[in-house]
Amino acid sequence: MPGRNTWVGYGNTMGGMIDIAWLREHPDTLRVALARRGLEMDLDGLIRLDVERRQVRMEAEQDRAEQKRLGLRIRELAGDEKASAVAEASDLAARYREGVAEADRLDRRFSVLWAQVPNLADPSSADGLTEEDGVEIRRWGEVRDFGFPVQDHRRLGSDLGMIDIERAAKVSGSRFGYLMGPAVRLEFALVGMVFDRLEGYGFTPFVPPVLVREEALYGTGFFPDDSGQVYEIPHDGLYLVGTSEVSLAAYHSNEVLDEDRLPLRYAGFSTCFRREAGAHGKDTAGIFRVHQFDKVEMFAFCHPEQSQAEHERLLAIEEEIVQSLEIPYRVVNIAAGDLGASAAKKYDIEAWIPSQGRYREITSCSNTTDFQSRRLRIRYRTAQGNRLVHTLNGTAAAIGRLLIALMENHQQSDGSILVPDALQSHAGFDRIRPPDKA
RNA sequence: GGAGAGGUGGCCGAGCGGUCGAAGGCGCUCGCCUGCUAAGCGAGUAGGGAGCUGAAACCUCCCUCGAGGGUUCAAAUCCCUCCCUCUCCGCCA
Repeated sequence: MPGRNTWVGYGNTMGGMIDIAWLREHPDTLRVALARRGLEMDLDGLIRLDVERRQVRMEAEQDRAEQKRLGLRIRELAGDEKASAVAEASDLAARYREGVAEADRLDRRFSVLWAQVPNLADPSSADGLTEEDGVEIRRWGEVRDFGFPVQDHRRLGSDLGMIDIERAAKVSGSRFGYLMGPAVRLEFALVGMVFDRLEGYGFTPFVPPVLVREEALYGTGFFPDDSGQVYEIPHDGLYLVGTSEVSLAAYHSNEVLDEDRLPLRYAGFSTCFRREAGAHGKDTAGIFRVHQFDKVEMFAFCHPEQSQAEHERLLAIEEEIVQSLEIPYRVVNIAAGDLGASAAKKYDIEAWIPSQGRYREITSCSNTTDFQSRRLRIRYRTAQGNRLVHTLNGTAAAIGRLLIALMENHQQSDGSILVPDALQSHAGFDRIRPPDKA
């Protein structure tokens, strides 16, 4: 077993995003990259701080070297000679301690700032700062001409005995739902179908922990920026993951992987927990935006030169899954300024939601390049030394939103819902009928 | 929850105050040898940071023997706190 995760976080010279050498050598490139994301930072100040912390540490280390040289001679000395040597060594030791303490302080200051710097946006990610700036790159499927008044998933869910929001509010508050009856069978059918497919593509299925330590969240880039979205269990110092991306990425933290075993492809099924802070009044109906949902997530560790291809591959798998469910969708290249901290490039699949008359996000697929692997220290071995891997993640099946898309797109005039072919054998039924008409 | 035992390099495993970043073994790499194979022989083989460099290599220094503190001129070795693993008992989905 590899050693425990010893993420160093604050005070760690590696705790930032991109290679620190980038800051030193290409500050202007970094400045431009930040501007693409609509960010401004005091890079000159950061560079000065970087120079200072290295200088201070170097001087302290020189004291330390001197002290060690002297210490080695001490045991050969005696009497006054020994006493004065001990005194001098003691003095050097004290100076060293002070110097290191100062260097640590500077490192912490540096790292706090550095940890806030997001990944560089890929040149091919869309320009712009907001959700609206995302560029649609293709559409698939035909939006049905229903010919009858469409019901939203909430109405369908309650009519068909699949979703209960009211009682969830009684028990847990807003933004929760009970899935029941056919919805549960559909969930497990989806999970089964998706795992079948993913195993065929070389993914190993996982059920990862959903409670993780702080290190895993810093390592994946959810901390410090998105800490407000994360549920905390203060008593135990643990956090509930918003996606199994967190526990899958951290799975290999502090490890050196064999180059010829790359890429490693994992698929995690887990419940996901999100506080949805700041989303007041947004998507309040039904289970579109809830605090808890289940999801199958793809995750890949790959060679840096392969990550762009891997990204396209993940997207293709996502599309294939949505296509097999016969849900019309479009693919959006997310704007640079709308990317999370960790992503260099991100594609969303948006499914057509008939009741809303628009496309809504049901999957998200990111290339996080070496942002997470640097923080989590995940490398691969080469003849020239160890290099950082690239990591990617993509939604294979976000159950709640997929259920919405399935229910609404496949609803019939009699109030029933047709189950797509691809799901029937897993579900064990081909249509969901209202209880009274069953 | 109670009682014990432990955490050392890719792995196993010694060391228990000073040339120990670490014996020995396994594995791996390179070379030699053996008409194949097996065996044998020799050498090398942890990670990170800083300095040097146009950039590397080399070289020098510092840090890391689960993590963080402490004692000491000096700590893998002594002390404290925490984390983790294992065994037994209890409880339990």
